[in-house]
Amino acid sequence: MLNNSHYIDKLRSSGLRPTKQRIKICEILFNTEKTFHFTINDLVKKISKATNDKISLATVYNTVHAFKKKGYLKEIPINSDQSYFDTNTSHHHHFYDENQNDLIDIDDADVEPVKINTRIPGKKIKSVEVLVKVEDAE
Amino acid sequence: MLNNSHYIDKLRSSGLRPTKQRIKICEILFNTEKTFHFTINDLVKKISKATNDKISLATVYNTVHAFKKKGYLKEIPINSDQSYFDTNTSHHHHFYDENQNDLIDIDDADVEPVKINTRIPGKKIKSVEVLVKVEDAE
DNA sequence: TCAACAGTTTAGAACTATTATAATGTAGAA
DNA sequence: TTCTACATTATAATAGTTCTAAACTGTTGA
Ligand SMILES: [Mn+2]
Ligand SMILES: [Mn+2]
Ligand SMILES: [Zn+2]
Ligand SMILES: [Zn+2]
Repeated sequence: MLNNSHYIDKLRSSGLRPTKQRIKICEILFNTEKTFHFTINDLVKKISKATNDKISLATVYNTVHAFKKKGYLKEIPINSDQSYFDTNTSHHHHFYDENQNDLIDIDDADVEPVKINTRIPGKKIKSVEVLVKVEDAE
Repeated sequence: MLNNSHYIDKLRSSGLRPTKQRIKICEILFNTEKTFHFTINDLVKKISKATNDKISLATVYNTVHAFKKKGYLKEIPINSDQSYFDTNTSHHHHFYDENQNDLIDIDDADVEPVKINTRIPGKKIKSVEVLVKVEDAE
């Protein structure tokens, strides 16, 4: 993943024009071993560290939403102050550290499959996600 | 629960003065067989249906926060557009209907206990909640 | 090759949920 | 009844997000 051509192909093949703003954001979000969680504000900071060319706030929002729509990002509901996004789009659960305001992935192997023994007629399950809130031990 | 004196006692015993606004909100939130979920906007509508005396928006927010702090309400994270509150303060899980934008309790008996086989050092678990997103079948 | 067009970026305005402010009102104690 | 801390209120302020409309750019196909 050292090369941008990968992102150019990825963007093009999903019907998104590979603009320099989108490629830069791809680099920041996906050029990394580990996946991570971020808010729009986090991403804006990362961008301004990574480049001298400004990307407007509107474009950051536009791009994150476009990537979410294409399935390259997930949105994680934790609180209603800000949206949290996740570069890990696989099915997984989270710890939320209420002291540090920090989201942490739980390896799917570390959670026994969640069994829901009831259904809603006419509805199908889209996702089952566990949120484990933690706080400093006394 | 036909009588306000119950709420007056409840409020007073938790250090909240039993004002007519708080008593009215108690009636709307707790004078019911079934628990339910609501947004601030839902509650404002319920209030204006239930009474001719206006309660200011600031008071609605203040009261909901005060009740949450005292443990009479829970906040449920689903999305970042609005806060959702729950009059069911017991440990339980939810369906979230993405078509109807509707939160539905899952009876705790219908969910196998969620086993998390990993911990975060120095942190203790505060809650473990499952959110099952559903959508219209097919 | 390049004109044309659809898609994209952008600054800034608008919007909306929520919180802060500060003046007025009120419950409860003495 | 008087006093005071607590509560309510209208309104302003804030902050995250979305909208707008003008400028810009990637892509297509003549
Ligand atoms: Mn919150
Ligand atoms: Mn949302
Ligand atoms: Zn994650
Ligand atoms: Zn509930």
